[in-house]
Amino acid sequence: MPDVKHFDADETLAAVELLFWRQGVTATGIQDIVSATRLSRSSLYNAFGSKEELYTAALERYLDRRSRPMFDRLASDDRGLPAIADFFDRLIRLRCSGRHAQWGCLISNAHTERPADSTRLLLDQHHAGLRAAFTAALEVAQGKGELRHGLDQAGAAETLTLLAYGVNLRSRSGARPEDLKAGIGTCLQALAAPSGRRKSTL
Amino acid sequence: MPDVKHFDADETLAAVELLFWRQGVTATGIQDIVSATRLSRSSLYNAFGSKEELYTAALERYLDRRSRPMFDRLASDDRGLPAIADFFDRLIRLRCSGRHAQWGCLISNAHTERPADSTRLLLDQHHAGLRAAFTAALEVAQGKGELRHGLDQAGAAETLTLLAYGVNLRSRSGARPEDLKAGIGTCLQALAAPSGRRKSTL
DNA sequence: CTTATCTTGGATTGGTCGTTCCAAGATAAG
DNA sequence: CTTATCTTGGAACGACCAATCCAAGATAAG
Repeated sequence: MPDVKHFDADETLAAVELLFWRQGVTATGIQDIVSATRLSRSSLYNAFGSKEELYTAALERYLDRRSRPMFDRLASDDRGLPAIADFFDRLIRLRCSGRHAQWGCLISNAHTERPADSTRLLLDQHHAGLRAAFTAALEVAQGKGELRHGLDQAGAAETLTLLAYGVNLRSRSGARPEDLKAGIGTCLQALAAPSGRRKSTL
Repeated sequence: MPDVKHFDADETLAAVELLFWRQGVTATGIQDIVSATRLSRSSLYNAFGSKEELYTAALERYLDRRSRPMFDRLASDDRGLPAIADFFDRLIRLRCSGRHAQWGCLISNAHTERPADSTRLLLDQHHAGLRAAFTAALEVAQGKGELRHGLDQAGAAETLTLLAYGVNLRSRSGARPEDLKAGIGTCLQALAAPSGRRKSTL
């Protein structure tokens, strides 16, 4: 008896995700969403509830479809330090060029836009996921003897995580990718064992 | 002939600065400002122009009265690496406890809230100022032989700057100060010369 | 005191916000 | 085809937005 939905919910959510990512929550009105998705307000509210729910849904989608794949790739990359360097290379390229240049990271942006809300869980999930991926990569690097003697791995994972957030933040305001790369590169060199016979190209 | 102002402009700006800092620009309405300053809309617009000008004025005030003193203290601290460690200690304490706990940094927050606007100059000034302070401190540390052999100082300054932004961002969402301290401490240890005879307490 | 000029408070502007409501259209089981 | 139930579009809601306007109050030079 009932009618079926006349649109693809995930396709809609993808469009909404882009809006929130680029413009932020508060700067994005329902009218913007209506225009971008070509849906009516009724369908929107019927399918997703309130704007706040729409926002958290977009955050979840971003975490699942954008962040998590990056984390997984890093965590399962068995190259050690080069894997970490590669992660940052991709990150910086993603943040400074292409379709999403200077958009920052939707989750990082949420830190500023939605403090102490229901989004906190998502933000902590993001942080924990990224940190875990770094931890895994550092573990591999440790096994290969690439790390500086006596390095605190947990601390190093936190360091790299903070650096990633720094990249996300600064890139949104048009930081030069060379500067970001220099900052990352120097830190990775510092974490690495004194370059005896290893290649200096991290 | 003319009448004089019946209120202290800087005192007003200080109150506005706090509002924007805690709540963000978009979440702060003119009504909030009227209530907090106990001024009328007329006086406000007459003295500062638009909300946007009020915001940039608040940013400038923050940069002058909050950020710059921290930068100057760091730049003129001749202790080397301990000066840098002390800077981060103060920063983390400021961000995680006291009256402004979990407010983040007004300038860092502006990265997310106002992209590609007239604020860009302010944001770049902030970045340059912080980076210059780190550079000065690293120079001293270098002179004392505290730094790892062959360390790129410019790169290290950028690293530390990115870390500071990471602290600012994560602290706004309630990051644990111990985690932040661990991340910073490990990085500073990595930048330091292999601890031969030096104290391990950075 | 007069008077020109500024400041101040409060009402008000047009616009946009997120959300709700309702009638019309679409759907598929019976 | 009938009919119950969903979806859809568009109008409408009150609340709030930034900003303006104007009359009343304050000020200080002449």
